[in-house]
Amino acid sequence: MTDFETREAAWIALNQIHARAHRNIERALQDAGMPRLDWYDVLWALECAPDGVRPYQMQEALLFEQSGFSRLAMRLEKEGLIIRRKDKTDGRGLVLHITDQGKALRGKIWPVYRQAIDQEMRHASEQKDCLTALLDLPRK
Amino acid sequence: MTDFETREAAWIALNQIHARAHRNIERALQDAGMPRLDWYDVLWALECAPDGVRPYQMQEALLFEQSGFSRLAMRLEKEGLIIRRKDKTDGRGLVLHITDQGKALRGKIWPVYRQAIDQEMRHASEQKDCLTALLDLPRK
DNA sequence: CACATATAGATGCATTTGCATCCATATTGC
DNA sequence: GCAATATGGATGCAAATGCATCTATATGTG
Repeated sequence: MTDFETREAAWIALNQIHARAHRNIERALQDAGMPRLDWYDVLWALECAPDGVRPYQMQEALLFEQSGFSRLAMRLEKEGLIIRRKDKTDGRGLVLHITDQGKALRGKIWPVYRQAIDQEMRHASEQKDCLTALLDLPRK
Repeated sequence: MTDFETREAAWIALNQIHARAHRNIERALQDAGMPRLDWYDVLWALECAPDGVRPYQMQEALLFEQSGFSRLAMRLEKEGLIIRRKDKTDGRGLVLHITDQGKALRGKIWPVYRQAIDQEMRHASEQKDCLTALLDLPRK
């Protein structure tokens, strides 16, 4: 097997594992009446950053599109889960902060999310053979 | 580190690696004027199945939503890349076949896709440490 | 300072998604 | 054979996405 074939197989496995885990985790959240994963990601990132986060930083970290994240932040604010303040030191920008309500919701989501992660990744490790070859490849 | 923490770390790594690779590969295709990955997946699956594929099977294999795939197939047919025939043995269903034009397009996409896979997965293997622990975990 | 360029974020519009429902044919149990 | 139910696929509608563009502020250069 060439190095490329190894990488190709890993890409296929990566897609399959991710797609199935992602779909099932989203379903678990939805079945429990919880919001989607992207909401959780934002809330958690903000809960970890007491001084708030600039949208453009969050976009890069979480790989959102700029316009998509802009509107996601507006939805989250409309739901009372975050606040968007003007940044005092940069008139162009904002700083996002989580609200108490946001923290409460994140805390309610976590047990469901945690359980789903555990179940899906337990299952995923059964597909490990598809990835091990990649991991054993020299990095350059 | 508990088993759960290992799985959680693996889930986070899986997301990051997948999201970045997926985004960059899609960009590479788009920059080359090629269609999106989901088109490629369908074309390739059909090219591998000379007798055609039933939509419901493709949905399951590629983890599409039923309605989403239904419309994707219609778009592909409108572009002349596939044909949707009525299944003779099941009046409810269809059988999808790739056209010559579809094969030609898939062949044109592949070199671009291949190059992008190679580059992204080469990079991805640098994040391997996040996943190895999961892979070493006993499966049950 | 004045001007050109870069950056943060919002927005209009077309396309795509997700969900619920709907239609048609298959299958099952009586 | 016939009603009840299940399955494959399409569709209407609301919501989300991607892209290009727009506005406002920052930064950099002469």
